[in-house]
Amino acid sequence: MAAPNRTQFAILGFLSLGSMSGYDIKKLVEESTANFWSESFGQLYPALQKLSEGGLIEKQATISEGGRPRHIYSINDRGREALAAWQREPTAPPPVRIELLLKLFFGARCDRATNRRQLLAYREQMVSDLEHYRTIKERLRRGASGNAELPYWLFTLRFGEHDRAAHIAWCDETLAVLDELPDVGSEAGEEGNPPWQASTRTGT
Amino acid sequence: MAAPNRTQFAILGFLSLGSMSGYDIKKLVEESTANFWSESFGQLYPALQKLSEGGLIEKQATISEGGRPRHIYSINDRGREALAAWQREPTAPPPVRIELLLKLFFGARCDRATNRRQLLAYREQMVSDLEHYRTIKERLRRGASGNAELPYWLFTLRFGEHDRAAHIAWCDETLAVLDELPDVGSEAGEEGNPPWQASTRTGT
DNA sequence: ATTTGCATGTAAAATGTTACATGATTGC
DNA sequence: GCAATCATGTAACATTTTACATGCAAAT
Repeated sequence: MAAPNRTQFAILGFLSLGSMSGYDIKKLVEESTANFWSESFGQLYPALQKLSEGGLIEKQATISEGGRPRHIYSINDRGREALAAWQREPTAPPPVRIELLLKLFFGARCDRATNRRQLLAYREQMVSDLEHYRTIKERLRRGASGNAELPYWLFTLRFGEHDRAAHIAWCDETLAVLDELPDVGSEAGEEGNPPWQASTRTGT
Repeated sequence: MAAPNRTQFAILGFLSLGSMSGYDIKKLVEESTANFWSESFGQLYPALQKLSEGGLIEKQATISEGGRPRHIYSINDRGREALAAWQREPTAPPPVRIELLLKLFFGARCDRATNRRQLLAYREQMVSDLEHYRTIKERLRRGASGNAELPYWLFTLRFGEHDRAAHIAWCDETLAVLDELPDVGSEAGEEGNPPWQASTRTGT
C-alpha cells in the first residue's frame, strides 16, 4: 500500500462521490475543498496509478465525446474500506508556519507603519475569505439541499467562518494595542537577553 | 543571496535579539515561536552557513566553558537591513492542509461515532493548546515585563488564543449538529453527483 | 487562426523532517 | 559507568509545487 500518503485518501474520498478522471478530481478539489485541502497534478496522477495498482480503485479507459482519451477511475470495496479506516485513524495536527506571526514576533525591529500594513493586509484577506465562504454557502444551499453530505460540507465551511472571524477580531485587537505602543523605528534597544526558559513542550 | 528562504529570516530575527549559536537558536525557537514557526537542525545549520557567506551575519569560533567548540553568530547591519526588508514585504498566506476537515468532508462515508471521536480529539488538542499559552503568558509577564518586545510576543500569543477559542466553539457547534444527523453508517447513498460548480477562486 | 478548455503525464526544484554520525561534558 | 545535555553537521527521504511536454476539440 506504499507510503501513508494523504493524497491517496483524498482521491478515495472524491471517488466515493462518483467515478471520474484525474482531471475531474482536480477540478472538484478546486471547487470544494481548496480552502483547506488542495492537490496538484504532480501528486494526483502518480497517486491514481498507485491506487490502481494497489487494487483500491478500478481504471477504465474511455473515449469522451470529442474522441479524447479519458481514464475514468472508480472506487471499489477495498478502497471504500481504506477510506473509512483512514477516517477512523487519529489525526496528526498539521505543521503550522505562519510567516505573518514570525514577522510580528520581531515587530520591535521595524517601524509601526510596517506592522500596521502587515496586519491590515492580513485582515483584508480574512474578510475576503469570509465573503467567499458566504458565496459557496449560498450555492450549496441552492444546489445541494437534501443531499446527505450537505451537513458535512457545511461543517467545513463553518470552520472557515469561525476561523476567519476570530482572526479578524485578533487583527482589530492587535491594531488597537499597536497604536498605543511607542514607535521606536527600526533601531530598537537591543541585547537584554530573552526571558524564555525551557518550556515543557506539550507533547503531540 | 540564494533562495528566498524563510529560515534565513527567522535566523536573522533571533540573532537580532542577541548573538548565539545554532544550537541556541534551535532552543529559543522551541521555547518561543514553536507554536507558529519551527526549524530543524537540517535547515538551521546550512542556512547559518549561507547567511555567513552572504555577509549578513558574522561567525566567531569560540570555546565554551567545557572546552567544547561553539560557533557564535552575530547579526550585522546588512543582516538587520535584510530582516527589516523582509518584514516590509507582502506576506503570502501559508498553504493550508487540514486533514481533520478532509476526513469530515467525507463524513457521510463513515459512522457518527467516528466523526465524533475525531472532533473530540481535535477539541482536546485545542484546549491543551490554550492551557499551554496561558503558561507561556504568565512566564512572559513575570520574566519580561518592561521588555520592549513583550507586546509583540503577546500579539502572537493572543493570536493562538483567539484561534483556539474559535476552533473550540466550532467543535461544540459541530458536535451538536452532528448529534441530530441520521447515522447512516459507512454505507451511505452514493452517486447523485456533487453540486459544485466552477467557483471564481479569490485570487491571492 | 487563435485562444481556451479538456486531458494526461513527467521532470525538476524547493522545502522540510528524520535519522545518522560524532564527540565532549556534566550529573547521577 | 551511564544517561542526558551540549554541539555541529550530513545524508537520506518525503512532500509538494511548478514548469514542461504533448495534443485534440470547441468556441471566438
